Amino acid sequence: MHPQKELSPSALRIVDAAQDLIQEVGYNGFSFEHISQAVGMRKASVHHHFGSKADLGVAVVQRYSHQFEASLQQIVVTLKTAPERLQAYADLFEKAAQNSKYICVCGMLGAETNSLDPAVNAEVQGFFQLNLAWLREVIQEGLSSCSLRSPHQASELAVSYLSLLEGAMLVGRSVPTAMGPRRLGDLFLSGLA
Amino acid sequence: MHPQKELSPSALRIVDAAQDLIQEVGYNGFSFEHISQAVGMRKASVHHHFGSKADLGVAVVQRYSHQFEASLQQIVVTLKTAPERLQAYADLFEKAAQNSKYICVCGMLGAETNSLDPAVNAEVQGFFQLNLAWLREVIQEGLSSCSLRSPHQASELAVSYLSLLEGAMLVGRSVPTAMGPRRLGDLFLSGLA
DNA sequence: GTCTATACTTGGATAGAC
DNA sequence: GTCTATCCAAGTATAGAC
Repeated sequence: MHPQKELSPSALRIVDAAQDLIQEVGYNGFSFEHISQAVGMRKASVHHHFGSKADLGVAVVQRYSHQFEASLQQIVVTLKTAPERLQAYADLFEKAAQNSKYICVCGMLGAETNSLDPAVNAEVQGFFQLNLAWLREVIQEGLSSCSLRSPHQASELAVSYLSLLEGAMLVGRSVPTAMGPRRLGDLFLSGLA
Repeated sequence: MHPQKELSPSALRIVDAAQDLIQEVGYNGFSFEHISQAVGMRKASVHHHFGSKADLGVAVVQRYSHQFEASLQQIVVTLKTAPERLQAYADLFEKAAQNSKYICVCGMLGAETNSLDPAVNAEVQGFFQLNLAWLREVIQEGLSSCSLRSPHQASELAVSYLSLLEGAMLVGRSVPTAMGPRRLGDLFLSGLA
C-alpha cells in the first residue's frame, strides 16, 4: 500500500508545498507555477521530479496517509483508554484545522473526487478506510471494556466520528464562530460516557 | 439578503447547469465551456447573462439558499416535533447526496473557500448561518418541550448536527460503504431521545 | 537536477455582427 | 439574446542546453 519511493530533498520540498496548497485551495486550485514559486524552482524542474500533476497528488496523499498511520500507532502506544485515544484522534484534525486556513488533505480531495485522477482517488479512499478501521477497532475495544457505552455498533460510531470531524473542518472554514474538531469531538464523546 | 434579480429562462438553465457542476466537480473544476456544452449555448452567450464566473457563483448560492430556506419553513409548518423536524432536515442532505455523485453546494464551496471571490464566500457564509440559526431554534424548542434531551446547549448541538451531515456527504463520496446523512442523522438523534 | 524556451490547450472575458 | 471571432493569461507538459 505504501511502497513510497525514497524522495530526494527537492522532491520532498515539492511535496511539502503541494500538500500545503491542497489543504489551502484544493487540487484544482493550484498549479505547477504555484509550486514553482513556493520552492524557488522552475516549472520544468518540478516536472522532472513528478511527471504529471496526478503523480504529485498521489505522492502527497501517500505520504499524508503514511504519517497519519504513524500518528495513530503512536496514540495506541501512548494512551490506554478508548476515550483518551479518541480525543487524541480529534486533536490530529484540530491541529490541521487550527490556522483555519487548512483542512484535512483527504477532506479536500474527497470533495473534489469527481475531477481527480483515479490513482489519486484510490489513495484517498485508502486514507479513509485506514481511519475507519482504526476507529472501529478502538471503539470496539472501548465498548468491550466498558470505557465507552453505546447501543450502536462500533462501525457505525466510527463513521459518525470521522464524518463529524471532517465536517467540522469544512464548516469551520466558513463560520469562524463554529466549534473546531476538538470541541465537537468532546461533545460526541460525552455522549458515550 | 436575497434580492435575487428575476432570472430569464436562459439564465435559469445556466444556473441549473452551474449548480450541477459545482456539486459534481466544484467551483474550480468547471469552466464556461462546460456550462456552454450543458445548456447548448456559446460561451459568449453565457457571459451575456453572467459577466463573470463569480457572478454566476453568487447566483447559484443565492438561489440554493433561497430554496433551502423555503424547505426549512416547509418542515416547520408540516412537522410539529423537534425529532421529526431534524430527521426531515437530514433528508434534505440525503436527497442531494443520493446519487453519490453530488454533495451540498455549500459543502463544496466551503472547502474551496480560500480560492473563491469574496462575494461568493459571503453567500456561502450566509447559507451556513441560516442553517445554524434554524437548527438552534428547532433544537432549543425541542429541549424546552422535552422532546429532546441533552446536557449540551442548542447552539452546540446545531453545529454538531450540521458538521455531521456535511461530513457524511464528503466521506460518503470516497467510501461507498459509509452511511449517508439520513442514517448518521438518525444515529445522532437517537442520542437525544 | 536545474535551467531556458517553447508547444499546445484551456479558461475567462470582450468586440461587434446579426 | 445569441452568434463568430478574437485577445490574453494561465495551465500542463516536453525538448534540449548546461
